[in-house]
Amino acid sequence: MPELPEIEVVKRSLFKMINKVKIVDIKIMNSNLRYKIPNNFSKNLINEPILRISRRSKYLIFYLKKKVLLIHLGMSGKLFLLRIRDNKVFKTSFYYETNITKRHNHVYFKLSNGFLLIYNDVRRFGFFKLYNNNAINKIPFLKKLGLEPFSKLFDTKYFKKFVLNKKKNIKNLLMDQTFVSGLGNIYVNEALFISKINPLRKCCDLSKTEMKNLICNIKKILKSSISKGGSSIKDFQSTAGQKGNFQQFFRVYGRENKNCSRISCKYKIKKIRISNRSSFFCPNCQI
DNA sequence: AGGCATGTTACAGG
DNA sequence: ACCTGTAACATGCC
Repeated sequence: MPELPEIEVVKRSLFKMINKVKIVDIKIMNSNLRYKIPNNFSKNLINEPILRISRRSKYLIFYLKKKVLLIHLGMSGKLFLLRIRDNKVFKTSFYYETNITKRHNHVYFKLSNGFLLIYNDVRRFGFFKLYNNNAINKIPFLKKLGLEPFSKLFDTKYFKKFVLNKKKNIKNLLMDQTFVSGLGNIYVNEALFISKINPLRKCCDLSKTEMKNLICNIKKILKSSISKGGSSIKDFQSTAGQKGNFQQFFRVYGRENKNCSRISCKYKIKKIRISNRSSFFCPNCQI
């Protein structure tokens, strides 16, 4: 589920609820996530107030008094809040899926404000890592990341320099987190569609205008998605018990054999595989 | 039953 | 060094 916009939305909704709150207890139901949660995990976190929550790429970072907690949600990780008093679930807005099941609740953080922060992850590709907060600049996961898409430095100059003598296609370039960090398969497909660029084009062959347009569209799409509460999901339910509104904002992702969403175009969306990931594009609009 | 799924990493081979 | 493809991780859905 989570690409940059979804993580950003989670960050914002969590921050509102748990800023300055202390972790009073932790219950680990299953420590076998992508990396095993170590035995001293709870001991290092209990009684620590959460001072700040930030996001870098698809990572969430909890700044505690002495420690830094790095969280990645993998493909299916979810964080949500449960008010203990009445068992009311507070979504981290964008995704309270209808099919959350208790057996995939792997970690419970009991908070000093009467909430439980619950980590649920069907596939267990997500992870938690704990660091001393003086070592934050040495976190390997973060060190190798490229620019944030919203960075002012993410411009045509940077683009040109990065792709010089590179032979990979533009789809794979955008998926490359050392180039720009936070895009995933869905938003890459969308950005290329909006920018009318064929995913197989060699990245160094893009004109300056195309680069500029693509960069601009990436920023736009991500911002628009954040403002909608994150959209890389299939279904969600807005309030407990109600059936989910089905929202699809995608112009091209998942639309194989459907009409191109540009009204003037009569072609059908094609699906191909690029580096083992599905890619959708319009053979007419995306050149 | 088999293929596919929003992410990342490791490895083999060109 | 760069690039691509494949597999792995675990589970559910069609």
